[in-house]
Amino acid sequence: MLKISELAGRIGLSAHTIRFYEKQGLIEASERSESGYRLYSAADVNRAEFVKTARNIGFSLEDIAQLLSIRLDRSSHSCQEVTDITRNKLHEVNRKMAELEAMQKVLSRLLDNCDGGLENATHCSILEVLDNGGLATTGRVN
Amino acid sequence: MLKISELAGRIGLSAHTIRFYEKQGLIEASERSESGYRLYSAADVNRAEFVKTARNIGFSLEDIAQLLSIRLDRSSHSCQEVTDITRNKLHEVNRKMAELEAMQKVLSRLLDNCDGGLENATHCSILEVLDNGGLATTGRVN
DNA sequence: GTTGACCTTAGAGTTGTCTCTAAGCTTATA
DNA sequence: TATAAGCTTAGAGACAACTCTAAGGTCAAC
Repeated sequence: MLKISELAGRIGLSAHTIRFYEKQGLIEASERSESGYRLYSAADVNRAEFVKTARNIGFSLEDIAQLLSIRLDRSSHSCQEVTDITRNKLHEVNRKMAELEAMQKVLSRLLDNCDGGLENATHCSILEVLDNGGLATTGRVN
Repeated sequence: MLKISELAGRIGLSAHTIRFYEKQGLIEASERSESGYRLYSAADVNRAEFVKTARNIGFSLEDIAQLLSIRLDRSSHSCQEVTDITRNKLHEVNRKMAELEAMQKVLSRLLDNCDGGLENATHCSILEVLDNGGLATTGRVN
């Protein structure tokens, strides 16, 4: 049985975070010592590692809670429930990527059109674009 | 002179948000009516539109505060200050994109390896990957 | 003159994921 | 036996960018 900081070191989370995950219902210590210290069994460690892995992949704590409840009783859940969670996450990631890509394009074009020199910003093309409501057909200005 | 909800309608923000931006020092009403209502001049509207445009592009409120202070006195700031802010933002976007791309790859591979059928999750390959610490050389399992 | 839409303020709540603090008990080491 | 490291709890704080509430004043229309 591991104490909390041993578990923390093992899986690469802080003891604080583990207590926080416990409060969120993700991780549990199956025993307590006489003095009240959390004691983690091998199964607890596996569960915590599952959480860490899922977190690394990018699942939210809420997703992970769902995955854990499926994991806890695999036979009464379908494989589809797991793929649904995964697919939703993928869609979310795709959506965010599209947003970021749009930002990337605009920022790159702003930089392309501005030389960024040390002269003063009186004619800075980026400020002009911002003043004019966004990118249209702005030529090189400064 | 526009009242707050007129400005709000004009630029597509809520009156709440405009008051919030004011508290953050981004937007100001250059006058008040006798009864204390905010009144926005054409210059105020331009400034608010600048904020909205920058926000749409993805700049943080803090970035925008900097851009505004440059805009307010262009001649004592260099064009480079503007491109620095823009470049930093672009780097941040690139970093986040890379993170999301990694997540995207993992999630896609998880889905590729799992048929997601209605049978129970006893042998769900996604759960297995999560149990085994992540993607390694997992073959098709379920 | 009353209804209803709009305005004011200060301040609290939301979301997600931690991160830290205070005050006090326990355990290991020298 | 003294000290330091580690553990406990409840609860506050951090971050970004809103979002909403309460309690009340103002204004235009019918």
